[in-house]
Amino acid sequence: MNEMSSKFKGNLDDTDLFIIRRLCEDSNTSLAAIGEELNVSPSTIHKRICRLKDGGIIERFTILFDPSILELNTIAFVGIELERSAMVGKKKEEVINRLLALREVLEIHETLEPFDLMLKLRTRDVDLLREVIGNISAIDGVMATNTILTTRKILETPLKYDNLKEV
Amino acid sequence: MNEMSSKFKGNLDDTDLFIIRRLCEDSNTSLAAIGEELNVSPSTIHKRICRLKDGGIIERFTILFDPSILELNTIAFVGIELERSAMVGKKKEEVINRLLALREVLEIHETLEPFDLMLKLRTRDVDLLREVIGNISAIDGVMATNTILTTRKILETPLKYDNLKEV
DNA sequence: AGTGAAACGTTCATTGA
DNA sequence: TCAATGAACGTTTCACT
Repeated sequence: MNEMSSKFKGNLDDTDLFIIRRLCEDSNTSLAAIGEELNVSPSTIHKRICRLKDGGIIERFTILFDPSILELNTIAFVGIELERSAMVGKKKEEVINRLLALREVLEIHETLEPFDLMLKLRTRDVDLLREVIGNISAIDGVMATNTILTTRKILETPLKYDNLKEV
Repeated sequence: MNEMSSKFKGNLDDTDLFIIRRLCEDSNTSLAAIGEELNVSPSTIHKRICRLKDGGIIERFTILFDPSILELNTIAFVGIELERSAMVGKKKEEVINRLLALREVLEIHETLEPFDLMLKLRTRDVDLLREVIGNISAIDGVMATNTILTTRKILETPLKYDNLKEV
């Protein structure tokens, strides 16, 4: 993102990666416990974590909760074709801003084909999904929408951190 | 998922929802600070959180980190058409198990059309993407794959918790 | 990067509503 | 049954080495 974080990225060593992995698994792990695994003192872990936070590598401490409590159990992917005039520049940014403002829109990606944008949506039910898609269709610059409705979620994970170093 | 958690779900009150929201924003918020906002004691918050964990509502405490450190910057959606014989039953489960085993596969959803399954993948680059899609195509029961390659990520969030009650 | 001490947070047995 | 209290214990933080 910013210059600092990208400069930082190259400098992540195995200790940093181990700390990140450990905190992903359980962010309540104490500094002492992490330090023990790495044979360093808690204060070293503490300083590393501060650096990772300041550098934007660790965004925040959070929890994972059962998404069904939100009662947003309908997931759909929506491909959007834009009008010619909205394929670049300010009009495109306006379309994107309108999409960003929608609570139901969880992901927005640019793609090349067969759509111009690909969205992921979560709504309470198909009726509300239809309504949201109606609103999206009405956005100036949107030519067509193409909905792929999902019927069963088998796997949905934001990131797999298997690639983070073991020690 | 299990009986206990679904029984629990109906019983979430505003206090629970507020706690979940607060922990989503910052899971290092102290019990005392949350309690102050709700005018209850830290031990009450503590017990609530224990209950939420036991009931499976809170899955775990974790961190969000910058995904670019994994160097998995290529995102693609892949629609899969299954062979007739793999549309139901054991063969379908086998296909799904093979997909679940792939590190690059972050999401798997059943859909009705135009595909049978919809995947979300993350790989280091397009060459590796091609390789993974090759492996997927080779799975017994997979008839065809249809890749939507993304070129820019604009928004990617697992869940928006705007719906969780304020107090 | 480590030490040690003070500040702070969590946990739990007990008590009361 | 549920919440508060308060003390014991563990964790974080930071100035100093």
